[in-house]
Formats: sequence, structure tokens, C-alpha cells
Amino acid sequence: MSLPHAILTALLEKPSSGLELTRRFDRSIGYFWSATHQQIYRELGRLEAEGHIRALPSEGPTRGQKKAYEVLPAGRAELARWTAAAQDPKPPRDPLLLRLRASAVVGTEGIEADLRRHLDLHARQLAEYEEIEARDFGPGRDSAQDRVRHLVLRAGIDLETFWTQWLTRALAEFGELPPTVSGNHDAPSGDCDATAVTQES
Amino acid sequence: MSLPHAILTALLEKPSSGLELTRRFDRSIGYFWSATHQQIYRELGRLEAEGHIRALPSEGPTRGQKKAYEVLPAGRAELARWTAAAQDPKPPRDPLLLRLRASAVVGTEGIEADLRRHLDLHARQLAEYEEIEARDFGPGRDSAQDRVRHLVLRAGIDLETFWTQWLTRALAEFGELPPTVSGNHDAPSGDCDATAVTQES
DNA sequence: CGACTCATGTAAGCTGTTACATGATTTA
DNA sequence: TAAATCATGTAACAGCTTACATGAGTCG
Repeated sequence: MSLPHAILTALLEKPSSGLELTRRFDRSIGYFWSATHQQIYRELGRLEAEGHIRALPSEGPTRGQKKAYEVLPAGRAELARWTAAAQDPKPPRDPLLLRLRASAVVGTEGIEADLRRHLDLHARQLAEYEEIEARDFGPGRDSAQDRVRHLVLRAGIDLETFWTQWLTRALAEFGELPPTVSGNHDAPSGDCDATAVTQES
Repeated sequence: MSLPHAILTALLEKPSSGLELTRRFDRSIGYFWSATHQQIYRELGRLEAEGHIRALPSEGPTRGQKKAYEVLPAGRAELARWTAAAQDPKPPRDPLLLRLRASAVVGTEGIEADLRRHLDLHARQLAEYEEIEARDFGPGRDSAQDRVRHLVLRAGIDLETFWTQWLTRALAEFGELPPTVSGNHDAPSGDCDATAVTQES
């Protein structure tokens, strides 16, 4: 149940229409919670029905006409409640790590190129975050709001740093691997239970 | 489309019944792709219908009776295809970062305790991973399979390290924050557009 | 007017979650 | 034989993704 609260946060920062929200989710908020316009329109409808937001007055037909929303007191209260409520962290769901694990069984053929591509993408994202940090969080500026926001940005920077470092290490490891681990199509898969995470405990 | 491939990987490592798979997903594989038994049974049914796996022969009724599966050649081929295929990384979806961002707007009241709890949980997970590393990846052991698996474990360790460090930093920051950022219930929310990630670009 | 873009929406399908149901096996 | 546990499932629902539909304004 995070999307409605992401929208409430965005609307508190600045009342917006559905499309404006969509664009903002492509940038700042979307860095930690992405959403498509279909999701956003549906959720806006629900939030309005629940009395958490309301459409700013505007005449004219409902189709094709911009419709901006603002947060009502009930919406702000709900957001504060949700923010303070305990929530367990969920285990990450990462297809790339899954693929790597699978490649230990079916062969690493082909995955290396994608690791390189991911490294490039994460490096770009890291650069973008660092640019934002330099621009928006220079010296001075340390209201409580700024510091909390800087903390969120730091998480983004540190996460991208982790990925670039890990992927670099992975590619180095691949360079040292015998050219093809694959080809073991019906190979000694019997004893692979002696090992690791990767394996059970 | 990752769950079926996670299951194929698990079954290649060791043919199993649904419940056995569920237990293995609670441990090793689940560290990067969790799944409940309902998901697993449904997916096993589909994989069997598609001819990717088959139930190992066993007489008797279908209910309440253990039913083990093994991967067929078509399943192995599909897994190899999926592993090698390019896939874009998806932006993380992290409720905690979302809540922190929301707390910059509605006040940090209450979230600090949960940050502490998360720090504790991540520290435990980190310790668990490091135990596995010490046990399963000591010196020696460097078959190609082992090295790939160690790489996956390293990702887990590095991720948990990131979280513990970031949460520690966040809590330190909170300690220095004025006791209550909250209370700005209808406060100067007008100019918060000058700032950050957190804000648009 | 025709094509294009902006803006809001509908519908279908898939994945993941929660709650419950049922048969088989063990144990007190 | 009653209760607990193991093992396999069913059903309903919520969230996310993809594809498509429709109206309104703009520009050639």
C-alpha cells in the first residue's frame, strides 16, 4: 500500500494533475517508487473517493481537460499515520542476481554482456544523482527538511555505488573464469549440494 | 517472469516437491526472490503443462501425497535462454525511503524507532550471510560454480552492509535534528520547491 | 481539414498476497 | 480415535503492466 502514500507526498509538495504527477514520478519520486499513468489515475480516483484529496475547481468536460488535485486534512493525517507505522523490510527481488545464480547451473554464456550494460546504466544513474547532490545540497542549506531529503538522496547514491562496485568485481571475476563454464549440459550436477547460499544451509 | 525461472534453477540444483521448494525459498533462493507455497504450486502446475518439468513417477492419490518434480531438457533450454537474455534493471521500490521522504513533509515523528528496528534486522541478516561465507567459501574451493555463487553471496553481504551503514548515518542525523520537525501542520509548504531529489529537477 | 500532441481514461491479463479447504501421516 | 502436522491445493482479491480508446487543443 505504498503508491497512494507516494502520491499524497507528491501532492503535498505541490498540487498537480495526473499527467504532471506522472512526469514527476519519472523523475524524483520515481527513483524509489515508479508508477505509470494508469496506476496514478486509478489511485487518484480512489483517493478522491476516500476524501483524502479533492480536485481543484475547474469547469468544463472531464475528458481531455487538465484536472489538478490537492491534499485534504484527512489525507495528510493518513500519510502521517502511514509514515510512522512500523513496516518490515521485504527481501529484495532482483532478477539479475537470480540470473547469475542460474548461470552457475546452465552456464554463463551471454550474461556477461548484460552485466556490462547494467554497469553502464548504474554508472549513469550514479552520475545523475551526484549532479543533483552538487546542485541542490551544497554547503549552507541545512533546514531539517533539506537534511532529511539529502539522506534519501544519499541512499540512492550509495545504492548505485554498490551496484557499480559489485558489477565491476563480477566482470573482473568473469575475466578470470575459464572461457566457457557452460556446455556442462548433463554434467556432474550431482554433488552441487556441498556449496553455499546458492545452496541451502 | 522470474518466478518460473527461479523454480527451474532450484529444481536443477535438486529435484524437489512443492513443499521442499517452499522451504528452500525460505532460505537460500528466497534471499533474492521470495515466494509463498501458493505461488510455487501454481507455477509448478504451469511449468508441467508447458513441458518444462515433469512429476517424478509415484502412484497413489494426488492430495496429501508428496510429489517431486525434475527439469526436462526443454526447461533447461528455457532457463538458459532467459539467463542470457538482456533485461533492464528496474528502479528499486522501497517503502522505507518513501516514508522518509514523506516524513520531510509531514514530520519525522515516529519513524526513528522503525529505522532502529530496520538497522537491527539488517545487521542480523548481514551476520547470517557472513556466517555462510565463512562456512561455505573458505580458501580452496574455487570451481567456476563456486566462484559464481560466491559472487551472488557477496551481493547480499554488500547490500546488507549498505543498509546498516546508511541507517546508522540516518539515525545519527536524526539525533542532531531539532526534537520535532513535525507540527508544521499547515506550515510554510509553499516554498519547498527549491530543494532536491526529493524535488523535481 | 489532417496530423500531432496533450490529457484522461478503460480493459484485460499476470503476479503476488491472504485466507481457507482437504487428504494423508504420525503420535498421544 | 482424536489431535497435530505434513502436504497439496482453491478462491478471492489487490497491485502492476500492456494495449488500446477518447476528447481537446495546436499547427501546417
